[in-house]
Amino acid sequence: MKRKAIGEQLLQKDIRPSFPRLRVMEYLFKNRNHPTVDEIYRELVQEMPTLSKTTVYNTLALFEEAGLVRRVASSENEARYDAFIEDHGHFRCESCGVLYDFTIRLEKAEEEGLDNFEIRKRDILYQGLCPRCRNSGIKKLIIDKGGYR
Amino acid sequence: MKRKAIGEQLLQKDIRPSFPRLRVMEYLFKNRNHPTVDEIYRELVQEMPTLSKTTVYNTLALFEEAGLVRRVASSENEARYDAFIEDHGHFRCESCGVLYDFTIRLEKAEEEGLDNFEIRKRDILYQGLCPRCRNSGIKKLIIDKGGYR
DNA sequence: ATTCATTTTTGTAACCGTTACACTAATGTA
DNA sequence: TACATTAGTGTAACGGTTACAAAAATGAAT
Repeated sequence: MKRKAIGEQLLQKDIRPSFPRLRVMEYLFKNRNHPTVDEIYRELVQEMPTLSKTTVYNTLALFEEAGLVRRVASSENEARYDAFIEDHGHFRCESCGVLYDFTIRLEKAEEEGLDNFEIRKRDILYQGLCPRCRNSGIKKLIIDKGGYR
Repeated sequence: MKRKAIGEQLLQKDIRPSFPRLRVMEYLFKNRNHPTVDEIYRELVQEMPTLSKTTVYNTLALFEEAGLVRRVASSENEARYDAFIEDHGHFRCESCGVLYDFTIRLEKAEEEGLDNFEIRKRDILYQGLCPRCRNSGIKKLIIDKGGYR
């Protein structure tokens, strides 16, 4: 998404497209790996030396309020953000911590007990081992048992 | 679940059933409302005046490690715990903050992109408005528009 | 352009949930 | 009873987040 298009998207939500805001949104579009506030800040401060981390917090809160961005549910204590609003699942590897996206169609999942609830968003978080860590885990087991060397 | 049964459950996992541990687990069984560490502590310290909050943290970490308890995914920064391990969904009301349980059958939800991943747990978190807050919200709107009074 | 009001950004300090750590208490074993 | 091990305690520190006041940038009106 081009910078100009991002600016227009912000204007539609009555958000003035200041440079920090444009860059935060652009960063989220380019880095789909659910960055933390600190990751966003450390990257952007390189080109905006006076950038304050508070600005990143404010901006993300503003975007989330406007529905442009989602804070993804995670079992960690640190917030992660995602510019992709459509419902999809996240898989967190318990070994390496990486957050993966996956596709999940919830229409067919039967829900009970939500009559009269107004559902605004759905977060799906799976946890376990990603393929890489799973393999290295197996190797490690073999080594520990004397299988290698 | 009786205290004795809880003790046996702990022993099965090689966890010595000390009094603080028994009481933390018992609290979780009796209070199915996904309490925070602070809520557990404030309740139990009344009967165990020397209880330390660190003990509550340690105990919950131990239980989670043993698979007896789950930390539920939430969009807040504060951890919440649940003694019910079977997969079920949580609904968080964005207005009052209450966390509700609901039933969801994920077997029928189609997943793509998780080949070779080892899934150990699934967290489902919906957010929106609970029936009560939804109603009071509607009333508020009517009042604001001059519908009442 | 200049002034003024409003919005945005900044930097610091405080907040709060959590963790590290060293010490004490309790428990199990010989 | 003595000793080793495990559990619990209290304090301090840590780290992500938020509050807040001051400074900078922007927009509107004259």
